[in-house]
Amino acid sequence: MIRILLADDEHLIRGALAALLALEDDLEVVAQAATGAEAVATARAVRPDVAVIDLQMPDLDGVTVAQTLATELPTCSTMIVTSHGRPGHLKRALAAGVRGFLPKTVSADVLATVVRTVHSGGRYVDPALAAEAISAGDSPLTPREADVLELALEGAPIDEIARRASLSPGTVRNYLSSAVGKTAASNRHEAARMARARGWI
Amino acid sequence: MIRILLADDEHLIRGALAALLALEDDLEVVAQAATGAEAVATARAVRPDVAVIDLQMPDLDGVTVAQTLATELPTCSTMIVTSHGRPGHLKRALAAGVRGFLPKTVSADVLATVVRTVHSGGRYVDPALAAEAISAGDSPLTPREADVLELALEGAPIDEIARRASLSPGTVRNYLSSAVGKTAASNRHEAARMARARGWI
DNA sequence: TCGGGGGCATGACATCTGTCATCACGTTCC
DNA sequence: GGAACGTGATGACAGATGTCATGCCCCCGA
Repeated sequence: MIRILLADDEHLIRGALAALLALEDDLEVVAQAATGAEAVATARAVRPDVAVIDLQMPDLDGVTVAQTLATELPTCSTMIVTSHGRPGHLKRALAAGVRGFLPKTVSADVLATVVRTVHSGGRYVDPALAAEAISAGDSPLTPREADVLELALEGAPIDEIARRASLSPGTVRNYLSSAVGKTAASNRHEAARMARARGWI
Repeated sequence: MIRILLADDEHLIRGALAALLALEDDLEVVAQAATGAEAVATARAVRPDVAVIDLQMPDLDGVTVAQTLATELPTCSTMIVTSHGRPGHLKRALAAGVRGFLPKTVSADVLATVVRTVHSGGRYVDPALAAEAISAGDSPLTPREADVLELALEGAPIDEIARRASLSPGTVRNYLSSAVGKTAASNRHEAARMARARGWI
């Protein structure tokens, strides 16, 4: 019997997934959590075999949770399910020691299969997401460029970005100009959107 | 027995919801759809009592589907479930004749209850979403301003917006300037983000 | 029928942004 | 030691953008 921890902030989805997994004879949902922090705390208490974590949760990111679990509970395999599969998340997740990564568009069969796969030491990444991640390539942005571009995401004017980054406006413009060049965008706002879509920020 | 049509592009969620609803004695999921178009077509064929539609789907918006169903199948009550409950969606949905509107954070019990409520002619809107919608207020944007602002969402330069809207660049700037004033933003990008957050576009 | 409001456009002006050249400093690696 | 690179800054310039005034047309409600 594989003991599963299920974490998803959407009550409906969480309950539904639990109902679905309960249909499998060899799977058992032993605990549920609605937030990242709760997931970590619960995992410590129940020590599940597999943790199925939603990527987006109110407090802690799914990847952060995975990271914590990987160090604290090495016997527990973590897998991530997500609605919006951005390439950057996949990369971060794998780096955090996640063993399975799938979008919520897969069928219940696949989910159950992957649970078994990661429990037996295997890995599984959704082929479509893997292809996307590979085609997106590595980030050409320097750390500082990424920082500044991230601050530009909300559409703030350069002066505010400069204040928030504790840089001179001129320097901010330089970084942004460089980032715009690297993303082939026509302005920083578009560049920020593209960089985010590719998982670079 | 209440006959239900379930539409959600995420296979996992759809299957899970179906499993969950199947646990209720008086509910029966008679059809499922993965896209908006499919939902409409399927609804025509099976004529369900209640349609449970996800708001975001690849092709047709959940609200659009609801609109179609309301005119074509007046006996079928439509309700919408969604992950990201933006106020604007709720308003549009109610205008489209939707009878129930809830976020996926509710429990399965609530979902089943609401299905019964809308089937018996009632209405149900998640209290939290309703409060948000009221506090967001009505959109101060003219239809044209909203159009242009929507095109500005992706960060495109004004010339491209003008081309896509078949307007002169000067006119686009006027609309955007007006919209920026109404949203108290410092530029069109921020204005677009704010308008979206408030459900105005 | 008249006024007001929205849609659409133009022109003028000030400011913001994007781009480029150039400099200085520190780290890393050969 | 020097090359390569990232970080941080300044100044100059062109083009994009935001703002405002003004005008025209059309439709709707008083």
